[in-house]
Amino acid sequence: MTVRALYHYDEIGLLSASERTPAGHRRYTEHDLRRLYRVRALRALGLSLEEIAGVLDGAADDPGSMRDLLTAQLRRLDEHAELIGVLRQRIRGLLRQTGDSSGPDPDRLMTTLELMSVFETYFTAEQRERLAERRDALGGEGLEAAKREWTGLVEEGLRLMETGVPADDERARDLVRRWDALAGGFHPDGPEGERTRAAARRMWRDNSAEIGRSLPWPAERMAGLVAYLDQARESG
Amino acid sequence: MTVRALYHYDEIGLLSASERTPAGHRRYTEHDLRRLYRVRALRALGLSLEEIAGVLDGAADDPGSMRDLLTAQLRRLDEHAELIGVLRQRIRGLLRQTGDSSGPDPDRLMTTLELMSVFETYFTAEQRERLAERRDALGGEGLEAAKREWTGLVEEGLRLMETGVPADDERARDLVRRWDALAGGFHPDGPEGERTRAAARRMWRDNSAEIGRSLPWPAERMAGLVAYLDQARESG
DNA sequence: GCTACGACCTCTCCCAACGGGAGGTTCAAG
DNA sequence: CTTGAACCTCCCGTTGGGAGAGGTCGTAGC
Repeated sequence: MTVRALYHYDEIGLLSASERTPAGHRRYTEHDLRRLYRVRALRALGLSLEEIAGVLDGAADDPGSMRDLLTAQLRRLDEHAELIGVLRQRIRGLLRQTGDSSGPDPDRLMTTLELMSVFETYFTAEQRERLAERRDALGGEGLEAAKREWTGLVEEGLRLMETGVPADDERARDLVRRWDALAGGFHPDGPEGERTRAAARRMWRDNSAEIGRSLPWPAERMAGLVAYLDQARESG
Repeated sequence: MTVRALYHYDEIGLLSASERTPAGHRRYTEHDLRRLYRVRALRALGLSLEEIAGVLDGAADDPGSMRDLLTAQLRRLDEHAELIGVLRQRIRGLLRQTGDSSGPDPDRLMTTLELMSVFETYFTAEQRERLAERRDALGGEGLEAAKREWTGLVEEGLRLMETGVPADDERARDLVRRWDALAGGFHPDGPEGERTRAAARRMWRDNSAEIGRSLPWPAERMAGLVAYLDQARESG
């Protein structure tokens, strides 16, 4: 304990010395000391000074308030621990992405960071959770297969678009169908799935440059492809 | 994101709009936006704005700084998680103490809180850890047995003291030996054990009233007993 | 009795990351 | 032209104290 903390407790009315010497020096009585012990113990449990004041001053009125406060604190700590777990997972994922063998690749890391933020802008927390569930359900090799299939679709789409095939051509519309079917594996079922699909399309439309940066094709070509596919989808 | 956060980032120089309209309104360019995405993503990992500014502005100089920062953050999160685990254990222990069947017993809880603080005043963190290890090693029934034995010693000591047996009497000195032997089971071996023993004696001497409150005997009798045993120990 | 030095007092500013509001300007739509 | 929303700057508030200025008190040694 520092003397400054005692002054602070005095200021906020949590604990004041009940006596003063004529010169104004604080005299902490036995009673004050016992209160200080309780304050310190409760602080050591992570409670705020306000909560401590509440439970120490109101404990006489409500003998159960202490238990309530402690159970509430336990819940808070649980939530906090869960949050920390999530953050740890995220950071480990990021470190894995660059750490293995590819050497230090800060660009890739930066791009991933940007995408994280974009992702969080367009999907709600629950939607992101559902998407993560589906992705995990696909498994590692399923994910790889989907990636390869999607790469093929992108190449095919770029060929169609850049050879002048109009967006309402049957070939383009068929490509969109296969594209959406592949994407469907990542979205949940039912109306919620439709909402995440719509959010994903908005994200692509608004940020194809951002997203394209993380892909092997130039951003402008991807942006063009997205617009082309949107046209094809609407024409169907 | 609130606009207020953007103003804040501008104030601290983390992210300012690179253009302004003639009227003074901020215009965030594409480039600014990308920086904002990175800031938000890093914030979502629990990094401080200062750290983010450092890594974003210095990343060109040192491509590994990002990895270093993330691993450091991972370590911090680990420590934090461990701390939360400790706090949870403590709170669960406190709730167990009053929750089982004895009904709401806020007095007992308060006394325990005071003792926690006293305990932390006299023992260092490492010492408390060693003591907890020894206590756990004793096991539940071992602890109960020690408690019963110690209750007997207290009763015997109170009898001796209150029937006027002088502290340098052999019976008192023998009691002290058994008392210290019993306490020895809780202290570590070697010189460190001697230090915790000394700390425990100081704690008893200074706070017998506090500690006595948690025991079935009146605090004054316990205080007297402690003084009596100290005399007997010194006379040996 | 004097003096030195430590301990104490009040008062003020500082930290992180914004939130909220006052009071004034600007923008875009009707 | 008006109106309402959005934007601007400036300032105070939050938590739990830390740091320091500038002054007073108390006690120990000489």
